[in-house]
Amino acid sequence: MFKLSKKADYGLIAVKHLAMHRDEHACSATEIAEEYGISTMLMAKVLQKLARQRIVSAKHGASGGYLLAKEPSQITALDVISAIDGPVLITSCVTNHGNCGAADKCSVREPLRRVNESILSVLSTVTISHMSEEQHEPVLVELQT
Amino acid sequence: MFKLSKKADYGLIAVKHLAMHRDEHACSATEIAEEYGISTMLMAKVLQKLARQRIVSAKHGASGGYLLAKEPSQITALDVISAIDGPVLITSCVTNHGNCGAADKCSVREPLRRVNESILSVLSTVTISHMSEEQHEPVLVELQT
DNA sequence: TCGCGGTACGACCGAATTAGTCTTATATCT
DNA sequence: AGATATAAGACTAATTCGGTCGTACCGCGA
Repeated sequence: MFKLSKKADYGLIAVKHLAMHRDEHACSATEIAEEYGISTMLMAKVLQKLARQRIVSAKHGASGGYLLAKEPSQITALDVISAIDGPVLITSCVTNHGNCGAADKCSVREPLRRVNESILSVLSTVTISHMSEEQHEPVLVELQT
Repeated sequence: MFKLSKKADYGLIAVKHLAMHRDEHACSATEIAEEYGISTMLMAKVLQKLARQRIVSAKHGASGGYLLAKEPSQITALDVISAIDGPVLITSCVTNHGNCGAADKCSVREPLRRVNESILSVLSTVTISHMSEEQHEPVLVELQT
């Protein structure tokens, strides 16, 4: 009911970890998983999804692991979340090929679509470097009511 | 993965329906359910939850039904959603009595809490009357990065 | 060149959550 | 009294999600 999936959570943790160890070494899934007490297998799967979306890049072989593929300021929370969970849609009928039976009757679709847009813009405003900084300047997000 | 529950969806539909028929008559669960092709039983349960939170008021007996308990401009999307699904928390560890094992290690908790705040403020900015209007003036929402 | 430490990926299972139903009780209008 | 509503909780079905496993592949270093 409106929660981030744990996998997306782990993804954010992993990306932030990589951001903090940028320019040091490639971090293996095992290394990250152990640091935060998460199953290695699961963390590996999360990182694989991030790699497929080119958010991180993988290095095979001994002393391999993952590295950020972009600057931390170029990676948004939305990037990470949608890489792992697919597109962010607050309702199932927002999509075009919506199978929401009562599509034409459903009077809340349009307003909810706008709420969805606002949430997307919140999520894409927050970058990994924002999440690492300590000071937090407020930003204004435009909301179409 | 970040979706509104169907029940919350139905709740918004119901509340908007009541707003449109304000000052006409009390709408029964059956009436609303049939109009949008939803099971009567389910719609009834949703309306019961809304009644318990004093968002709508119930009238028993023949020709009874539900009425809005407040002005449409005083009911926010957040009110409706949290009446049905409970408090909106994008992560499970945002809560105080958080059982998130690695609480102290979890480096993303604080930033996510701020994202959560922003989403709450988006949801509480949108009212039922907003959802019924046609014109959509943008509103600015402050986002703590 | 072989083995170890790593990623890649899909199939799979069990647990948890969510959607929806049924039943019984209670209120109120006609 | 009887018809029509809501109230509420127990129950079941369906779906999603978290997590595991097995197997294949890659590449560095001894």
